[in-house]
Amino acid sequence: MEPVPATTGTQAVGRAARLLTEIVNAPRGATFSQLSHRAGLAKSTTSRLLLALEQARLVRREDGTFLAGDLFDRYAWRSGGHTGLSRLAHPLLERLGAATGETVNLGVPDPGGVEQIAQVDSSYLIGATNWVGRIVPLHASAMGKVLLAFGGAELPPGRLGRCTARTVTTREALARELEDVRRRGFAVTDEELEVGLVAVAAPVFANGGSPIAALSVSAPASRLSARARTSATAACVRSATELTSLLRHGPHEEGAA
Amino acid sequence: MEPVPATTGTQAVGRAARLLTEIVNAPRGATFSQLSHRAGLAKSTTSRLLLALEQARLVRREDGTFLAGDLFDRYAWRSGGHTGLSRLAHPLLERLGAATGETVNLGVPDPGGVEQIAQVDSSYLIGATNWVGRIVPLHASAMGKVLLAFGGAELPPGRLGRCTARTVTTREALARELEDVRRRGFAVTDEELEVGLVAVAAPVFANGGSPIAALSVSAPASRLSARARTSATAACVRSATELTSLLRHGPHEEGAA
DNA sequence: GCACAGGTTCCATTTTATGGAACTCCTGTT
DNA sequence: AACAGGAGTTCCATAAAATGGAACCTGTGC
Repeated sequence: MEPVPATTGTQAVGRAARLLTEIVNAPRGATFSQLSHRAGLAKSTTSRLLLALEQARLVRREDGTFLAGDLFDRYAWRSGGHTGLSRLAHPLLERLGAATGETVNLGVPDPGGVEQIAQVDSSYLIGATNWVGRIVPLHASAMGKVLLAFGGAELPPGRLGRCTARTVTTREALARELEDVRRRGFAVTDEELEVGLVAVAAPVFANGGSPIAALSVSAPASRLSARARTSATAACVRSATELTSLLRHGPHEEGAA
Repeated sequence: MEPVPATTGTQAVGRAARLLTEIVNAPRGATFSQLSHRAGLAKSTTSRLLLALEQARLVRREDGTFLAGDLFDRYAWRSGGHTGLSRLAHPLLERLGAATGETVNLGVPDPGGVEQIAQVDSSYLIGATNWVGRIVPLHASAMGKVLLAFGGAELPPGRLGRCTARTVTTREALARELEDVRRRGFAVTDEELEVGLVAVAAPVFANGGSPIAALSVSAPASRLSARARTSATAACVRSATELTSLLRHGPHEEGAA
């Protein structure tokens, strides 16, 4: 069936790739038995390979059917959707900006940090400059923490650079904080990235378990009272949730007419 | 480093997945040495695994750097981009429709056939009904042939169903025709799907070597003189090329201001 | 309560992946 | 022009990882 008997020494990988392809190409996923049968593999082998793919997040299992995993979603919303994502999110960011009056950013994971892909400026004179295109460190930004906490990014090995006196620079302290982030559903940085800058961020999911982007509201520390921070946080989380459901179910316009 | 030593019996798959993840997550690709180093694998192993991934089209090699393969693009433009793709393509389809006066369709591969995801209707009273959502057979449609020819779809095993007297129903004849399609860059169906219906189609590429979609112009045979068919074909190919470059380089609007 | 389909785990077997070294192909250097 | 060096591929004996059959779960329908 395969004209090329594949390079020798990679049988398992070839088989796994076959399964993966089958899964991704099936618009609504594939079941264990279909896969096992189509690939002509023993149940045990299929099971093992799928498990491996699942652990690698290349595949996601949703009550019995296998679907493309996080990695695909991330790629989708980064490449094809880069523009797509920011475009889709734009009205939402605007609304969040209007509601809080502060700077709103949307960022996606990038090895090295969080890349800012969209921004709505603060309505005050004092606010953030344009950050679109910039890459901010994972451990010192609210966005980065949120992505780390929910598995949307991985901390590269090496020292955690100090940005300000408050930057978290030990992996232990960071791990503890990420635990909190997971529990609360959002992250905060309080003058950890830049003196005088505070920010909150919440995760945006596409389909799978790990976020493809983060949404943040940032402001000068001087302007954010505890009260204002609370409301900005709530608004940010709400908007992120909205964006998530927008990505999941699509914009509710243009029917198939 | 890995808390879970992975399920036993899948070392190679795990390693390959690691490489793949590394590649996909790097926005501008990764080099052999980076990969080999980051994954901590011997050169030989890295080489073999990457070759396997490449053959599986999970990865694409472009002068020295490895990028996400076709499978990712297809997923991207199907899921996130489903709407994105048709939206992006819309003005182009309109233009093609206006230029030819005939029905224009955009379709993506689906196991089982080509799914129609967008349509611009003919300006004549006699024309195609709405096909959006329909799935047409690969071997009997111009779109299907184009996808098959360039590797954007794979013919499922089994008999090739006959739709009309002219349907190509042997794999040999089809293979010969696909050879032509590859050479010319477009495909034609002449009353092979439905009596009285002729269509031409051209491939749309995202990044890699195989198409993610096909663009077609179809019309009643009675209306398409040889001359009209030629010009419709040229227009279709031109539009498909345009769409390809749109996908590659993005819409040239909204700079990073 | 039983039988069965759909999956997972176990384990002895052997096929398949492994990595060091040798080799090839380029590119830049003196 | 010859050469050093980096980047990647191929070879091969070895060792280890993948394999599949059977046993074993687990939830469902009858």
